[in-house]
Amino acid sequence: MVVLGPTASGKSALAVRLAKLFNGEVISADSRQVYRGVDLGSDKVPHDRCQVSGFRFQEKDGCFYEGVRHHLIDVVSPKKTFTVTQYKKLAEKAIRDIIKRGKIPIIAGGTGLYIDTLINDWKLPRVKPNLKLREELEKKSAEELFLELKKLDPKRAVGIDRHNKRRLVRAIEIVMQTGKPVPYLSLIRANKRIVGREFLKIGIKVAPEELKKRIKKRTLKRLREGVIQEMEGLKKSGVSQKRLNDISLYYRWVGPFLDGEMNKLETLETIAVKIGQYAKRQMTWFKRDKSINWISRGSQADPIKNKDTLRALTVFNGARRLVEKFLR
RNA sequence: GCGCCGGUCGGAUAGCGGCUAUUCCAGGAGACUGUAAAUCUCCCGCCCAAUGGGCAUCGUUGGUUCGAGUCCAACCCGGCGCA
Repeated sequence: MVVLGPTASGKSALAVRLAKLFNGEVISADSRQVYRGVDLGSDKVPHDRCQVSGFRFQEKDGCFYEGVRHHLIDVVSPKKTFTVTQYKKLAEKAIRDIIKRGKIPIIAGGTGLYIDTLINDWKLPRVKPNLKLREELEKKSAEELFLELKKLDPKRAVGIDRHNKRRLVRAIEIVMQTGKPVPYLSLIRANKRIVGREFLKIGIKVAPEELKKRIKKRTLKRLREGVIQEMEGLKKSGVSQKRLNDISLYYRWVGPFLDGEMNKLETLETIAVKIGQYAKRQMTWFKRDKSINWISRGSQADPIKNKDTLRALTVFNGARRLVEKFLR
């Protein structure tokens, strides 16, 4: 099962609910919750007992929240960069393990790229990030990069966004390392290796105004719980401010407040706005996927109890059938 | 009451008398091939027979001028100073 939706839509709660209902375990699909110590900063579920092995990018037991095991949380230090490919590898492993134990894997998260890469088994080019090369290329203008790519890999240059330096750099990085053009990705392919069966995708949809309200409320909560202190702690442990800014919108937008440029209210509002914009980008990604079963959430806290959503019933009947198939 | 400064898009801001009124934020739509809470694109006064075209608009009213957001006058509103 896959539970997705914008931030603050209630994915985590639903995932736990489903896990209890169907004897499942949760696999987080969140690019920020993988970092140790970034708890409030990534709106991580309050987890106790996180068992992390000594290996980088390896986890043993996962984390527990309300007695449900969660995977792909706290798997790496925030000092390290973590990427989709690493995510895919670890998540695949977790899924296999869960199934082996006769349980249901429930993928829950808001990072659309991670979810799609995992469940469609996208074969991304096996070229590791080359930080030095990237730093060099970053110095050039988008136009220069585009011309360079055009020379190295004319085919890739055709469809690429010529203003997007990050993509241009990556494309150049691939050709330079493989000497071959960037392979064309066949987009829709079921992941036979992991499961070889269908995924039930459940999306939580929240009315824009309602979502904004929820985000603001949660932002206030995080500030009160001490995101700032959490950030300062990470800084003391050696994570650079630049890195922290990149990891969490909370960390980034608390800066002007600490510098005395913003008061508390302005800070709260700014962060809520930035997270709201992020939520919209998430929805832009999800909207393309027509196979998602959307359930809309009203103001009720628990979508399962929301008898208003006939849709939900259909979806959950589907879920039940899927579970039965798994158990057979 | 007097003096000074100012009034330009939802907010902030630029705008030597001339060509398409600038930029930032907010808002909307979208892209996404190992950084994805990232990165990038387009729209954002009104209307239409919409790869284009029409009509507005810079507090208000008048004036100067071939031509005014820009100059002048009066008035309205806001800020500061003096009473």
